[in-house]
Amino acid sequence: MVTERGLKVLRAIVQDYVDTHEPVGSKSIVERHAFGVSAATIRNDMALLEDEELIAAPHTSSGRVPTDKGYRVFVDHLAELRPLTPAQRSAISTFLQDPADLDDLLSRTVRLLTQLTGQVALVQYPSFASANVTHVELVRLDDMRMLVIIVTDTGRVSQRLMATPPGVDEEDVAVLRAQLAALISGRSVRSGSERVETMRAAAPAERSRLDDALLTIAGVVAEELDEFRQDRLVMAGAATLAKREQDFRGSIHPLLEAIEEQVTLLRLMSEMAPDEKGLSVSIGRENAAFGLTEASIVASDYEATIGRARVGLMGPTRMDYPSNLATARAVARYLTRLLDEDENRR
Amino acid sequence: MVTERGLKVLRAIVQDYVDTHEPVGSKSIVERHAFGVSAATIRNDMALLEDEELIAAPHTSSGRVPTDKGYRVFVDHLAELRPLTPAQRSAISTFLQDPADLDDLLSRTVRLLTQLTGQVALVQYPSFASANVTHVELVRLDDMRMLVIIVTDTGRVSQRLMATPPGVDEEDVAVLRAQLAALISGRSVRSGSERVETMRAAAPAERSRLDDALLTIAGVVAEELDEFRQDRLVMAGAATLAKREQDFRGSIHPLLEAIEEQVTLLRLMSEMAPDEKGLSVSIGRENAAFGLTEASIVASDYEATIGRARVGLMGPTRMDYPSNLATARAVARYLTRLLDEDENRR
DNA sequence: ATTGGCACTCAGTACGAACGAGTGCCAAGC
DNA sequence: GCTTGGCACTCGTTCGTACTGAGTGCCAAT
Repeated sequence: MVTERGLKVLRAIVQDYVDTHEPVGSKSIVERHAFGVSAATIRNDMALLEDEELIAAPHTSSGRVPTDKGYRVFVDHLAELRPLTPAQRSAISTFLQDPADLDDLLSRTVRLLTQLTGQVALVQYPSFASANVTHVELVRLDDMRMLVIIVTDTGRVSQRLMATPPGVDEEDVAVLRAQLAALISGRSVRSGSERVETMRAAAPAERSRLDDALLTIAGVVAEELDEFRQDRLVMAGAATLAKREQDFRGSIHPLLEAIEEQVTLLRLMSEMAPDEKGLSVSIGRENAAFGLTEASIVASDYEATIGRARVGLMGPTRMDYPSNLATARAVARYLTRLLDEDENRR
Repeated sequence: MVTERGLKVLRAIVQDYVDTHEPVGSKSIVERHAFGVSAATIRNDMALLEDEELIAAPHTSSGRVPTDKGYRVFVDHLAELRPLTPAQRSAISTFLQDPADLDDLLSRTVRLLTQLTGQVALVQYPSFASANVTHVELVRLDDMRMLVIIVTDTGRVSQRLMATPPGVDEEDVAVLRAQLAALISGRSVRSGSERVETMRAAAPAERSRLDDALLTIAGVVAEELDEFRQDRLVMAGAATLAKREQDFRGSIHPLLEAIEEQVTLLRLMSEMAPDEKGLSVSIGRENAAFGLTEASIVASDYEATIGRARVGLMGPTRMDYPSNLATARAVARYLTRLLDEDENRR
């Protein structure tokens, strides 16, 4: 059974280890923290913590290092968010001032985060699933190629190049455009996608040339709408990893892989379970399913009118959770506020 | 004065060093290469090469390592491209089969290159400056925001969100759209951009409300057209660097920085001077102006109908130039052919 | 010009001793 | 019954020394 003081010892160990990057011993704990007991007592507590697998010794008779489980207990029960300095707060508001659009805002956010924390920063786009399609445009480039453009009320535009269905001329395009508009204009991305599928399923076996073209185009539109529903991620700070390769048992390769893969990190970010304050933390081996065992990710939810998403920080298991969490949360809150204001201004 | 044989010795040193990653000595040279002379003779040649600063000794009595200057002589005079294996050739054609569009093609190319060579791959987009504007579209999202969309005959689409000029309604938009189309439709990106500037310069001081709106929008259009003229870069393979950090004097940080910065690499790629075969190589300290001193870049030009651009590979100074150059060239040629066919098919 | 011989240099390795941070345990103390 | 000082023990780290071997530079002979 770990005592009250035992947990305080765990906290001290985590803090000191993150600080010094060296295994921490009983003596250095009594020196750096005012426990009011002797080193021998701390040693007894540490023996218990070791029984519970909250800390471990790299080798017989050296200091102790928190285990993943130890970090978990630390973030869940022992850590308090470290308040941001005024300088940091003002950096946030300065840096995120007057964004041109969502892309601009999020790309600034990710750079801000990596700059504030020195970690790899991850910013998830809000899902566009509930955005509404305001325009669908069909542009015939030449005999071979045409372009489908979809615009949502959130200002996101996407285009897709496709082969012009045989024999479709400018007049046909106008007709097709109108049909498409009738089908999905004003609908949400989600329901638009469903309507397209329904229409395609209900298509008669006997079809006119134009119907055929419409079906082909609708297929492309459906794919594109589905793409809207997919999440996206922006990242920054990969270069900071190079300075701290020894933090990752010598190889930052898995991290760089994950960063290049994007999809993995996106899934990881999406699947983290937030606490009641919208914060989530995934530590070390908890990420093993995603190919990461030496890295932790902290994330904080933010809310945009079109949906919620996350900002996150990825770093070594031995990261400064209190301040990284605090920074992620502060930035996420600021984002929420900005996006909200933006909504009200319209 | 370096003799004929001296140069062959240099070649042997470069090859062996790239191979073994260890300083190469006179004895190992006579073992691995059929020079028909004794180690002492090679030593004399090596002394001359050292006088010319083509090779250097890491410490007093150890083997020699090529200097940047040595590599330069090697690639300029001593290296022959290493022909690709049939497997590599077939990998290229399989991997680049039936691309959906330019984005798809280039993103596959960059992955192919990194996979073939194990280096960081860089692919430059062809410049869109001479592409022609086929459509310009104006979409009013709501009272606050409107969207400008520009499409070129190369299939590139770009959009830009802007504030709706005060008091502009749907009908106005139709008028403005027609005016814009008259201004730049059918023009090349370059000349379109110029016409917009001329029009803005010639605007009368006394303007109608609609003229005013047109000017504002034209400003955005000009910016966007200028963006078309900017080069872009796609990259892959950053993760491979982690495996070879010792190749870069211990720190891959500058490389990761450059990769994240994009602009630096873009400038570097653009400024390299190609030889008559369209190949260019920049070695070690030759890249110092771009913050890289331990890395080399090899590149090969490719031609798209809309312009020429480059594919490149970035790796340690001690890279396998003959095979990297050969791979870059093969891929560039294949790319040129694909883009050419594509053009003819239209 | 080439070669064999030879002294010399110097990184790398192996070995052992001394060091010291830290533990685990125990008997005494509050 | 927790806490504490004491103490033996462990084990990684550091340091000095000696040895090894790859490789050079130079010279006299061919």
